[in-house]
Amino acid sequence: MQPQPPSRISREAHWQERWRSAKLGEARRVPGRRKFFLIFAYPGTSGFMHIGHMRGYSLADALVRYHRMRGEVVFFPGGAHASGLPAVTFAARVARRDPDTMESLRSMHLDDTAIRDLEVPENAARFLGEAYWVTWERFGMVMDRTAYVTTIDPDYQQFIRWQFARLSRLGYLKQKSYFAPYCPRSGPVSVDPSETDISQGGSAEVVTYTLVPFTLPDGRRLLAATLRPETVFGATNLWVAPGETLVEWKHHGHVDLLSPPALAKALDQWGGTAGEEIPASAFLADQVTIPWVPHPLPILESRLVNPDRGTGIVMSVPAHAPVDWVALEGLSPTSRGTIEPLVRAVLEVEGIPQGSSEQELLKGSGWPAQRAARNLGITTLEQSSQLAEATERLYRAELARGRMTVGPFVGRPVGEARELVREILRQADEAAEIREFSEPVICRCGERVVIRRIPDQWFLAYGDPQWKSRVREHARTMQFLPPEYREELETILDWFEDRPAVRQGRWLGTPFPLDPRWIIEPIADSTLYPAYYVVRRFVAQGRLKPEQLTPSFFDHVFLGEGPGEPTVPPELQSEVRQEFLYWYPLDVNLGGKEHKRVHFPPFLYNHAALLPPDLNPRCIVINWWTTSYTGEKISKKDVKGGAVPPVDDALARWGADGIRLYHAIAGSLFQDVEWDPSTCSSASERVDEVARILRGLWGRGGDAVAGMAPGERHVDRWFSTRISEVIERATSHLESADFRSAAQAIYVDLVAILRRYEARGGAHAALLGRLAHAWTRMLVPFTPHVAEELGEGHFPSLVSSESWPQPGEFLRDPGALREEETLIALEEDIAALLRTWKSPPAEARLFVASPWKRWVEEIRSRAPEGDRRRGDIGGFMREARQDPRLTPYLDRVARYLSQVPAPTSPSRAGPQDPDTETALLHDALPYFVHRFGIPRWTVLREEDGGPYDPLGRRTRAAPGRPAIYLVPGEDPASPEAGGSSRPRARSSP
RNA sequence: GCAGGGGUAGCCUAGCUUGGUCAAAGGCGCCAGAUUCAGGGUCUGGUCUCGUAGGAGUUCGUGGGUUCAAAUCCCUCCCCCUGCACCA
Repeated sequence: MQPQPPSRISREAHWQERWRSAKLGEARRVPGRRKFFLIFAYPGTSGFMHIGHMRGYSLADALVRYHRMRGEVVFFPGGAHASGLPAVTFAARVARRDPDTMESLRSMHLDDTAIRDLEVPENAARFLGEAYWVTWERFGMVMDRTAYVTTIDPDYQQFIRWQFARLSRLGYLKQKSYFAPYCPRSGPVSVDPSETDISQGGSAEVVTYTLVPFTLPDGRRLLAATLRPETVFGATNLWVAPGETLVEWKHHGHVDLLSPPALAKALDQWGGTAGEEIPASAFLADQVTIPWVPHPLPILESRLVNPDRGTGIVMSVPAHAPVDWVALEGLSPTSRGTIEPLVRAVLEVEGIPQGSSEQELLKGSGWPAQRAARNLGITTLEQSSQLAEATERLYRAELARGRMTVGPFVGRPVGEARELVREILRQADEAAEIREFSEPVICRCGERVVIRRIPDQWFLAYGDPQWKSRVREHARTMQFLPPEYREELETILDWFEDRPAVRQGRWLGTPFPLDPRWIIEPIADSTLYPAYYVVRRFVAQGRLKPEQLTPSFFDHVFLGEGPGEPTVPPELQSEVRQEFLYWYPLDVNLGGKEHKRVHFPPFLYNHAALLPPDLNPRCIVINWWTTSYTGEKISKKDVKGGAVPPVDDALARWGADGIRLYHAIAGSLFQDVEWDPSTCSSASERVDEVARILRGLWGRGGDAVAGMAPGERHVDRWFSTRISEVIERATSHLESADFRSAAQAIYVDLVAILRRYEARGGAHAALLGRLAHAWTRMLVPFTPHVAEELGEGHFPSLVSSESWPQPGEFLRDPGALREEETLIALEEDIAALLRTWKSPPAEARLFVASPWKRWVEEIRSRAPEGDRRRGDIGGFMREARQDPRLTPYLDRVARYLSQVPAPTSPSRAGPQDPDTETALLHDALPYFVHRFGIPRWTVLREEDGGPYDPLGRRTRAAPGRPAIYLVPGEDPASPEAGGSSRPRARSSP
């Protein structure tokens, strides 16, 4: 095999260049024409792309290409989301010459100076954005380069300033306190798995403890920290660590006691001052009280208490906390004797399913915690992992199925009671909670990161009921793919709350217009941006300067408010306005499933808040991921580890077309697909195969455009009908973003149909030519390069700008379809028979059913579906007796009805009369000879075939389903001629 | 826990909204045949079990139910994946 002279990559690059020079991607407003405006959620600038990313992108391109061919005017812009930490992280990797990053950069032929540039986050972001664009183009995407923007471009930031000023004016920004990670030395930090700011603890979570105050006789309070404040009603005592020191925390008019590490947290989060340090043992003789518990509580020591966790003071609820129960059992008999009578359960769990793990956990008698500990075999505090498990499982069961049995919230579910208790505590004292990390978090500078309260944090008021209901109202008018997202969005909105809009620290983004010390948070600056793509084109053309994009400019352009910006010529300003009104509303926003909760809701909120309802988006399409075999989203690791090839290798091996088709065909868009190189290979081969077939079709005088003349063979009419159906199906699947089915129709079904047509001896040149013409065009959405290659010379210009085929371009004949179906069914029957034959038969005889059987089927087809299938023989016989035509056959009718089931649907009934059926079979005989290797075929009428049918098979004949008699090879027992009636039969050659 | 999705033949995946044409599409793998010196590629057929007559039996996570009829509708349980927030 010689390598193809120009490589796949260079052939594809050729067409990419042609599309560029033809400005195919450039949005051009055509008043009066329908438009299609699609964006995908632009990627964050975190690193290089791999083929997994291309799934959503290339399918977006397929959708856009389809709409372009439908004659719609298309706007398909793209950009890069440079805000936030990713570019900072990338730049940091460059700065420390991270080997993987360096390898990628070197493979792009960057010299040292260029690499040094990338140590600046802004440069890194722009560089990566450009790299994304190049990748998109290499995958055959045709987008509007003149609208390309990154979120750190000055003009984009002008737009964001306007957006936030406007939100503020509308009252959708508000200030309240917020708890954020903070390094005492370096300032605000971000705790996330990429560990950009921190050196340890990226996966730490924030744990919120409720502080339950227990009052000492002198009025000071011991603050117990708990995750389950609703169990306070069952508290029996407090625990402190042996030898622990407590320290006074003076705040809000209280003097409270907690451990020194807890004091630090308390001061960070709530302020106040530190007081005296006192050994915890000093309180062991005291008792504390709390209104919710009807008796005073003693203070005891236990090793279970860790002074670093919570407040270093624990409220003991032996009935519901396995740890407390075990600690109680380990007490001295005296202490135990005072505590045990105080133990009580405060909730009960109901409706435990049979055989569940909950039932297993709680079987037996005693307090719930006692049972959990016993069932897991726990006797001492040393069994810490079992204790943790018991605790987790019990807590989960009680939260899920528990109801309060004690206290003011009797009958309430545990979760509700918990919130109510918290709320009461908050009412009494603002500082009713304390937050800490689930594991230590260490800043890059080495300092331990704490949680600090920011009293004046700006929020986007997504919890605002009116705003939320506007979003809901609009969402009802939208289309969602998959449709389930509509319902999911409802529940997401239920808990969607105010969200921090800005933050401080070293990240990229737009300074907050109301207070430039803050930077707008990355999710917040990427919500209304499709609107900005429209304006960006004017900036890119040099017709608008960033500094002209003032709030009054945007007020005018987006909202038609006010005279606009004085430094912009009024004609230009109104042109921008018209352009905006032409493209808006957005038709499709396509994004990965990770955006369901993060991007799409704010996207809808901001549109709802800032634009009139008729300019709100119309459709959201969500694509799932390509995962690696581990089930994870493909990551750099997979590329590095060889599980997924780098983009260059992939393009060389499979071609952009092959990979695009793979993405379409490997699985539904709405499901994760495991990356599988062999499936990708087969997709790529499928592209080659279709190309080979189409070259052949074009070569056979494919440009002939003659219509179908009447009187063609029925296979021709069948073929034409099937092509028409494929076009129809592909079209409707593309409309509903069912790319898999569309691709299957175009690349699989059509091939199979053509194969059958050719096997059946079909060779209608004009029809094949028209197929070539239509099929080539249908290749554009998924495999645009090969479409162009095949269409070159056959279309006036680019195939990409041709129109999408119409089903009406191909004559349809349902009768021909039905007839061919009967042949296919017959083939299946014969194949089933042959499976049991050891040596091939010498001859096959086919018996076409007698006319009266067609009349019987008429009766059956009138019956309701259920009766027809079940075979209401008595009823059918009654009707048959009414039909004079059937009178001579009544005895055989009964046998037929019981022996031969009705066709499963009327459309399967086959040709309407025996002559047509006979002709049909004759037409297929050459094909059958070839297909089955049986040399001799005979078609007979049921009523004529007696002597030819020693086994009496012919009574099984039904309309559209000839009876079959196979003549054994060795024994030519067939009576050659000589029957009483001369059969109207003919042998095949 | 809450929310969403899912469990289909050796594997990956369609079908499930609108029950019957479903022993269940397509792909991969495997088997046989054709082409070929051979391999690869391509093409054809096969690939749950039994069966020399188009048939029968048993299948679509588990167990029930509805129905003349269930992969498809209802209920139960088991298991898996994802998200739960400032992280793009």
